[in-house]
Amino acid sequence: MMPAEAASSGGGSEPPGAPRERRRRRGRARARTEALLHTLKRSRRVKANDRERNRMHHLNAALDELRSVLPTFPDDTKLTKIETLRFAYNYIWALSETLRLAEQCLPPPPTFRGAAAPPSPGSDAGSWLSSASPSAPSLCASASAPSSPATSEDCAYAPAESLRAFRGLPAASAAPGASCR
DNA sequence: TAGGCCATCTGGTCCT
DNA sequence: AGGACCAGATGGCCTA
Repeated sequence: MMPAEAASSGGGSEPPGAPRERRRRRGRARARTEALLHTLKRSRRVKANDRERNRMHHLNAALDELRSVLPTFPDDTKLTKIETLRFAYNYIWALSETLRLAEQCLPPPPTFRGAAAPPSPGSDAGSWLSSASPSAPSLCASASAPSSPATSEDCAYAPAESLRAFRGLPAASAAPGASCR
């Protein structure tokens, strides 16, 4: 590559038109550096895009992992991202609530009859997921307090299929309003 | 066809 | 300086 100012050295007597030639060369050099800068920026952008794509793929993989540990629905139904997050939120809430109630109830008193009977299908276990019941949390998430995981406000997701997944939960958690005694 | 969901690109900001 | 993270824009695909 030729240095941009190579021809300008020497001073002395310049032939007529030399300044114009200098300007031309300087312009070409500038165009070259701009093109170089452009390709540099471009390649940085392409690399950044690549990293971003990768990042999102990892995020999606993590989301898939989360889906895989949630109670499954019919195989062909895939929770959307927002549904997965909301469901996970409520699932965790339900599990911790189950744990809490179980700890409350241990050891069971001799006359204990509380959580013995499983919820009748289609009634209790399903109904506590519905937002219609005031004391019943639903599968839809709320960003509010963890102690009240769901309200009807942002209840965007409470698929009927999900009810089945929760039917297996202990009656104590299936009916949050219920206590040990 | 409208609306929802998603992947990708992009520029800005923050962090190391 | 370069990478990670984020949010907005855009276009494609699918479904009611």
